Amino acid sequence: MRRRLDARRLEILRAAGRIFRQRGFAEAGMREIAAEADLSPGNLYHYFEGKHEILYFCQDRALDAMLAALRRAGAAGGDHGERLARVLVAHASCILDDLEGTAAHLEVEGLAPDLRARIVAKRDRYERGLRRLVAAGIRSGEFRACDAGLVTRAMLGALNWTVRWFDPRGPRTASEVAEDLARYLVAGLRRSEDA
Amino acid sequence: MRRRLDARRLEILRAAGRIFRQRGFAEAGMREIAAEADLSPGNLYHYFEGKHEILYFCQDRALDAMLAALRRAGAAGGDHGERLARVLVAHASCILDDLEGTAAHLEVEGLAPDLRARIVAKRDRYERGLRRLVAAGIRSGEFRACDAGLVTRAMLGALNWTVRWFDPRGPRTASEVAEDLARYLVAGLRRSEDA
DNA sequence: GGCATCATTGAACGATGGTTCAAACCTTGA
DNA sequence: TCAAGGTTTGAACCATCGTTCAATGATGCC
Repeated sequence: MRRRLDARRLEILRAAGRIFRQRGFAEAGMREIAAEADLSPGNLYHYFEGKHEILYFCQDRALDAMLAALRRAGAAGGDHGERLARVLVAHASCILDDLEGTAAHLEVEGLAPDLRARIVAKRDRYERGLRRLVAAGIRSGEFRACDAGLVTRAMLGALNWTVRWFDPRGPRTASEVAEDLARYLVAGLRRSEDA
Repeated sequence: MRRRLDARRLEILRAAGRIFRQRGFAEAGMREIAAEADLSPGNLYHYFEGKHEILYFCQDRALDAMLAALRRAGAAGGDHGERLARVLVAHASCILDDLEGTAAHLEVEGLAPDLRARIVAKRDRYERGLRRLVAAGIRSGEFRACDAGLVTRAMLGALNWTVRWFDPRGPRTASEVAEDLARYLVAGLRRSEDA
């Protein structure tokens, strides 16, 4: 039964993501991941080749979700600012709601060269998509002239940094934070401001 | 001779910072740090109690530099926007120029509870200083109304994220990047824009 | 010059981490 | 019911890591 195996694999990835998120990749132990996923340490190797492969699939899954969100949010209507804001909100939600797999996508260093190359390529594709949106806004005159690459990376930094301080049990929900953040980040680009 | 000992300690901290930066705290080995600092592994323990203490002093040194930059840049003249921009540039320069010790100030998790408490307290003091500047700008009407804490953390994220992508051998110098970044981050706060 | 203090070394220790493996367990289909 | 193949286990292996330590080398003071 293929379904059962894939479902179990996903459970393990989510468990591993939770551990990676709170301990970091290097500090997380296979025994710890196994305990979180309710199986024995040795059994992990029935589902994955090793720790590096678990991290790889965590990151791959997270990037797929983000790329999908990028396509979805970018395709909908509105001016460049509105489209960009939707993408940023989607990105933040990906990280904050779906806490599990996503946080690990920051730790590219832990991968073997071949796996890392694939992740980096996919990540670059995502960043390029975002930058294109910024560049289009600049070209159209809606955004003020500036270095699109730099601004894109600044946005990504502000968004990814949220995993360091956001507390799901705090006073504000993830969506509120995501929307406020997006509003601020887009405002830095707009020529004139609107209420 | 006290001078000689302190100088050697600083050399070791800078070497350790370089290693932490490229490998991360958990991945960095004492043997590796020793090699980078040109001494034997065992000799490290003549200068520091252990790995956790090395990380502690790296972070402490970085935070001291940033707090000093905050005081200096905040005290000089100009409106809130200009003062804030100067602080942000100083922060980025601290990270990008002084590459060595600074990148490690992101890895608070690697510290023992007592040392971590001291670092976190100092880091919070820094963040509070920045937030006060943002809040003052909002109160004065120079910045638009928004959540000062959120915006402050967004700025810190954008700045700290630079260690992931900035390449000193790239086409742009650290100061250029720092200034562009600061301009964008402050623009998101200003009510109206100026040339 | 000789002594005391500091600096330095490299090998060794204990712990921990990722990984392997042979054996047991469970499920399934005939 | 029985065999077969997929699952699961927990102990053991091996490498590595932070750390210790006894011994050696350098340095400064009288």
